[in-house]
Amino acid sequence: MRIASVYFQSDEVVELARSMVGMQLHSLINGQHCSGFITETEAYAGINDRASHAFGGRLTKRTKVMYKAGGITYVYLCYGMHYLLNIVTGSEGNPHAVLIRAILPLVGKEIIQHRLTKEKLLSIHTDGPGKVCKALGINMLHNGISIDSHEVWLEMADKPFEGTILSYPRIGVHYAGADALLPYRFSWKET
DNA sequence: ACACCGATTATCT
DNA sequence: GATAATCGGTGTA
Repeated sequence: MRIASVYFQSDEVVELARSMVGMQLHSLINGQHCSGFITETEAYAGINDRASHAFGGRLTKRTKVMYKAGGITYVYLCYGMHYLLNIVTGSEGNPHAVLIRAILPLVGKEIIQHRLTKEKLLSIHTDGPGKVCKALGINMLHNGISIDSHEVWLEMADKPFEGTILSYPRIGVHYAGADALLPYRFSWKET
């Protein structure tokens, strides 16, 4: 069952991030359909969050997509070589986003294996936001597209998933001062 | 097991 | 000129 873009137009970005663990992330790129079970997300809470690209209301060519109404993608290049995928959330003008950090491949495992390793054995858990984009074939061409599209979308799992969700501080945001300690990362734990 | 480092570019100072 | 929401390889243990 697909999740409609309007679902992400709430300003409760932290709760949205938690709710996205266990959803399925799908891509249909170059005719190749892949998906994965989302196991890790992070909330970036708008202009008051020092870790967010939109902190202080920063509005650049890169960040402007975050200010649109929720339910679209925000893809950007990190460390000059990795694409990172976020789902923009919140009402228009509120630049919230949820970073998708890790998935378990479901559909198109062979395609994902090829994209990630060009032959070597695929690790079970696609962990790390750069690898998520690489696995699903996502790049800057997929920035700012609606999750109501047929390129990138989210689905609810058929059945409730096993396990629990734990929260932790976010990764790689040491520059954010006290905000680096906020428990805005959500991770699925098998039981 | 863990520490270090190079790759590579948009963005900001 | 420095930094960054990272990753994979290499080195030491």
